[in-house]
Amino acid sequence: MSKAMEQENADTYVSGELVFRLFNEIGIIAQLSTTRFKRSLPYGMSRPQFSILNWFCRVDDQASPGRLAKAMEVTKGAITNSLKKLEAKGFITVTPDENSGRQKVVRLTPEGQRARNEAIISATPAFEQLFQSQPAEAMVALISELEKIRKVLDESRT
Amino acid sequence: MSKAMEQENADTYVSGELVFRLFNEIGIIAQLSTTRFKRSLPYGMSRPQFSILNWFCRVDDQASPGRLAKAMEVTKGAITNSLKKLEAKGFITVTPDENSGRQKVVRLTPEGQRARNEAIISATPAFEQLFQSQPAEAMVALISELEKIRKVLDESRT
DNA sequence: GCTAAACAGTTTAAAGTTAAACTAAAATAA
DNA sequence: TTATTTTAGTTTAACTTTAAACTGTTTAGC
Repeated sequence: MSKAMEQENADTYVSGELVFRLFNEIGIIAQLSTTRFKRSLPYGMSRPQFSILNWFCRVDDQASPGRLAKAMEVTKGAITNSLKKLEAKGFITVTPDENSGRQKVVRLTPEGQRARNEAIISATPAFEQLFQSQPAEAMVALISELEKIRKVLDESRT
Repeated sequence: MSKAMEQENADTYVSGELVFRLFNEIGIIAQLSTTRFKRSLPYGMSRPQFSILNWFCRVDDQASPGRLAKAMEVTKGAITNSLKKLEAKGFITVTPDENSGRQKVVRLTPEGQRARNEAIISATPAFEQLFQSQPAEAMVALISELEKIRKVLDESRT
C-alpha cells in the first residue's frame, strides 16, 4: 500500500492499518531501546523497578501500591514483588496509611531519587548515535506528538 | 525544563534528556497499547507469537530460529518455545534446512497468514478513538519519523 | 585429514508476571 | 448494630523469559 493511497483513503480499514503500523513501530522501538536500557541500569535494577522510581519523579511524590499497579499496567502481585525489591535497596519507603488500615503509602527516598538520576545518566551513552542522527527540534516535535497519543490511550483505559 | 531551553541548548546533557524522554514516551505507549492489543488477540495467541507471524508478513517469507531470535531481541530459548506453540496451531512450519544440518527453516502457513490478518482486524476497534483523534496525515508523518529511529537502533545493535 | 573452535538449537534452573484464591479492613445497608 | 459487599494488598500455581549448560554440526587451523 502506497503512502498516497493511505492519505487519500482515510476510511476505517486504512486508518486501522495506519494505527496498527504506528503501534508496530512503537512496539519494535520499545523493544530495542528497552534491551539497551536494561543492560545499562545500575544497582541490579530491573526496568519495572526503574519505571516505578521514574514515576515518582514524573507524576507524584507518593502513592499506594494499587495506584502504582494501575499506572504501570501490571497486576497488584507484580507491584508487591517490585516494591519489596526497591524497599530492600532503600530506594522507597512503604508505610501504613494513617487514613486507611488496608492501604499503604509508598514514597521515594533521596537514595531512590539519586538512583533514578544515575540510571538516566548511565543509559545516555547507549543512545548517543541516536541524537547524532536526529536534530533536537525534530526530537522535541516527535515527543510532543507521542505525548498526545499517550494521553488519548491513558484517558480511555478500560 | 522548557522547550525553548531544549532547542537552544543541544549539548550532550540536554540531548541525553531528550532521548530519554523520547524512549520514556515510547515505552509507556508500547505498554498501554500492548495491554489492549493482547486482550483482542484471537486463537489464544500471545504477543510474541503474533510478532513472529507479523515479521514474516513484513520482512521475509522464511527464516531460521536464530534469525527470528535476533529480530525479536529475545533469547534462542524463547524462540524455541514460541515456535513450538505456533507450530502446534498450524501457523508455521519448521523443517530441517537442506543446506545445513544444524539449522532449521521456519515458514508461515496460509493459516498463519490468515491468523495474522484476523489479529489485526480484531485489534482495530480497541484503537478506534485514537484515529478519530488524529488526522491520517499526522499519523503517516509520525510513522515515518519512527521508522527512521527504528532503523538507527536496528543498525547499531551490539 | 584431524583436532579445536565456533555455531545452531534445545533444555534447565532461576526469576518475573499473571490470574485467581485468600486475608483483612472499610463501606453499605438492613 | 450487624451482616453483606467491596476494596487493598499478599500469596500461590501456571506460564514465560533469561542465562547458562548441553548436544550435535560445521568451519578453521594445523
